[in-house]
Amino acid sequence: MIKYTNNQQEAIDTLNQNLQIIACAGSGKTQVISQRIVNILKQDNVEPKNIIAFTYTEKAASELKSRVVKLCKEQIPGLKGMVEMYIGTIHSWCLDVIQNHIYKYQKFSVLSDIKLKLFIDRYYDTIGMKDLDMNMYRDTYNFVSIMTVLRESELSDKPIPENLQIALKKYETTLIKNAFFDFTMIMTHTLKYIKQESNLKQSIRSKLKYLIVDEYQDVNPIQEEIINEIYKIGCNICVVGDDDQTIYQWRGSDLKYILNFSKRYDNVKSVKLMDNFRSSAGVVDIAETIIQHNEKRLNKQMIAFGSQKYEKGDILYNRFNSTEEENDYIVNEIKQLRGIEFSNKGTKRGLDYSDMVILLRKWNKASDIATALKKENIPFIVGGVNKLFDTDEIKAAVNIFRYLSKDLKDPAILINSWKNLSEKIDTTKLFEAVKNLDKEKPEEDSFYGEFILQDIFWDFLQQAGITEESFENDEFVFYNLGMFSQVIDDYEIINFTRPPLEEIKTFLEFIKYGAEHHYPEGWLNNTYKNINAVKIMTIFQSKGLEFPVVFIPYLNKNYLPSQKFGGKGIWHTISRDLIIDQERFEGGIEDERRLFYVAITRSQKFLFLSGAPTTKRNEKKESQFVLEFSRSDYWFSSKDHNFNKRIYTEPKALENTESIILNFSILKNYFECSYKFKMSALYGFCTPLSIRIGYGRGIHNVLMEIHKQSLAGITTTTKEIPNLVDIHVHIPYASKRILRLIKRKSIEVIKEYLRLNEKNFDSIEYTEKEIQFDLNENIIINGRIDLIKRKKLDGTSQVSIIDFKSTEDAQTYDVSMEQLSLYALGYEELSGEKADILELYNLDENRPYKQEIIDYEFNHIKKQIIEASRNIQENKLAKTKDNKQCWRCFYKQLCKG
DNA sequence: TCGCTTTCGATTTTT
DNA sequence: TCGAAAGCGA
Repeated sequence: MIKYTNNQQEAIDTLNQNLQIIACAGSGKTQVISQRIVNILKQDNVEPKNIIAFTYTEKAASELKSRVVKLCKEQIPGLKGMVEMYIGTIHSWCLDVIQNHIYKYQKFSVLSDIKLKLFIDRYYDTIGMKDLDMNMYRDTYNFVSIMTVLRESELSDKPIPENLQIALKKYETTLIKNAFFDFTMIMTHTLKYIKQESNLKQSIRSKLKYLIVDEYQDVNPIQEEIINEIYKIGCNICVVGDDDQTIYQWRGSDLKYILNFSKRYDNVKSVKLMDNFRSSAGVVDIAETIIQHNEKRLNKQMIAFGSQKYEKGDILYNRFNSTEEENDYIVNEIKQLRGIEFSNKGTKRGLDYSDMVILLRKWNKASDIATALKKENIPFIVGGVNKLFDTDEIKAAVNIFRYLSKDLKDPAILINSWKNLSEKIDTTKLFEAVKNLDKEKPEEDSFYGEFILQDIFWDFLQQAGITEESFENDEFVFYNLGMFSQVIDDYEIINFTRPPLEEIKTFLEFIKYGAEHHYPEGWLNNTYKNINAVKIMTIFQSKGLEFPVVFIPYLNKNYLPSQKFGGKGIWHTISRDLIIDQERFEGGIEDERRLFYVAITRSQKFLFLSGAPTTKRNEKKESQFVLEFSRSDYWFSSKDHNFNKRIYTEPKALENTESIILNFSILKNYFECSYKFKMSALYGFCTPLSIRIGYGRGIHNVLMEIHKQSLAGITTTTKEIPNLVDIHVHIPYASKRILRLIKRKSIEVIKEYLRLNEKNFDSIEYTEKEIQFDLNENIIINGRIDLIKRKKLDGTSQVSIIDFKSTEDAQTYDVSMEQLSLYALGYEELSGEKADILELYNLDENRPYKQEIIDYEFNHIKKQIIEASRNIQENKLAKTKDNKQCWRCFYKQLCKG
């Protein structure tokens, strides 16, 4: 059992009063929140579903979730229904509740930023950009920022210019017409329904009792409004944050919410957690010395608890003559530090590569240090360097489409660009693939449905005989081709219905002007595997993390603190005085200082600060922060400091204790074929879109509404079905004729379903129910059951789990019943009861396709899951042999297993 | 140190 | 394209 400090205990025990926790870096904040949640659950009349916790990122959410699950298992054994406690981001909560309560939003999907950009450019004429006199392609990101700022900020009472109002209106209408949300709309639309009397509001009122908001310092006005509405409906509120760690002001984070929380909420108890359990006294002192230069902050002081001992030489600052010298120094220190004994929470081990991080203010510094590390064979991981389009394989892939568009006329160039990638590529086959391309060249009057970029890409690879094995000497090539498949998918989701000639032309333009700096190299997305390597990341990404060894290099003026940037910004188009607290978007020295503070406080013990004049004209002078931390006595300069006096032992990387969260669809994919899983989930190959896409999901959503209404006591009549189909069946790429056919078919299927099943509707227990269970091995499985029925049979009741399936749905997959019995485990976790029957219901034939009695002796399915997650983590994903599924698997084109 | 001209470089990122 | 930093002359 962990011992808590008095302040921590006070926070944990304050359950029924509103609570503000000011938690400094390393104060054990996550542990405190988790324990407080467990204590809430220990009370009578509180169930997991009464609790809602917001985090800033999905990653933080899964950390908090697994911590809570772990503590609950220890302290409240037998507790059921954990899945019904919401822990996640505000965005995904909003999306979840709006889709589950306002049924028309079921068909909506959320546009990622690159897809949003594509969408805006595609509808440039009607989406409002023209009204603001902004240029297609060039100003798109600024347009997005303007739309975001105007909807997520507090507006002043200055009238909004008419063209802006028109733009805003057009922008949202165009998105809604196409069943898309942007990230802001998820929140604004949900907020609308929370404010008015709706079944969404009722559900919050009857369900939620405790609201917890983590990283409260980074909340923006629209998010605060949502939080406040939930609170007003009748929730206890607890906010946790640190004003010194606000670093997202350029996204609208507003410090004032945490600074005056107790003025805006009633009966607030404020607790400060000032003990830092993470870092040595030296690190804490440097951080404190820096942050005290900020004026806008709460009066407080972080105290080193002494979990780490400061030793002379742990913290160094050196200034070099050139960046090369500086990088060489970092490389050398990494080598020296590897193997130094490091003790933490009672365990001792030798430091290894993964204990070290190099923190950057800007990405443009990453490639230099990466080169230096590569030279000395030090393993490292970088994210965020978007150089996909510089690679030869992607240039070759783009050539396919340049050739099709007649932009590239000479087939020899195309062939050579592929041939040069690997000796293993067969030239004869390449010729065939190119010959086939000639047949695909679009004509003036061809129909969009005949010309699908993704199909062309797959066909080319298949005909040229390209598989992973073609690049055995360079495994990254195939990863990058997978990433290119995603580029095509992003583009085509938005531009599928363009006429072929136009589609290929704008695709090439997208690659040239839009996509270039947007896609990382594919192998960086291989996230399941935990590699022992030095990490290179931005300070922003390091938020919430900790490392025994932290490097903060390049401490120059105009780098950290960063210079303000010129160029055309959003304030050229909209007036500054439209927005309250506009200045915070521009950022200043205090924001940069907070960033530096966050960077320093990532360190547990070793902290290496350095700088050197660079070749850039404005990065030659030392950062002002050097002067600021120089008041601390805990550092000195020494370029050749050696660690001879330290104890060296065997380097041992920290074991990854993070739970992995897998969902049913990922697992189903894996069980079908582990190589298919690798191709889709890790390499990122996307299957081609089709004209009929959306049918399965549409039917599914109609049924969901019918079932939900039935649960609420409302009967759906046959007459209402056409209307329901109109609302839910969204087939974005279908022509009018095909759409009519699909809708007619849908109505038929659903009428028949209703006729056959209506009499059993009173036995529905749940519909679209989230489930979850964990296997005690740091693996959490989650998913969603379509329908659960409970029938009374001669005094006993029988529970069936039903999964809907449509053979016409292109996205469908075949799984064995045994694997579906995963659902039964989830149901048991949810309700504490065992389910009896498992049913696959075929919607096209309108009959149960398979039914089985659930066998609870399935230890072996548990074993399969554990094995699966191990293999996924270790990247052991081989092609399966003699797989019955192969003949129908789309991926076999690039597999040939 | 001021004021003008020239030169340089153009974040950060989650949902 | 444009703002800020550096350079320069007084």
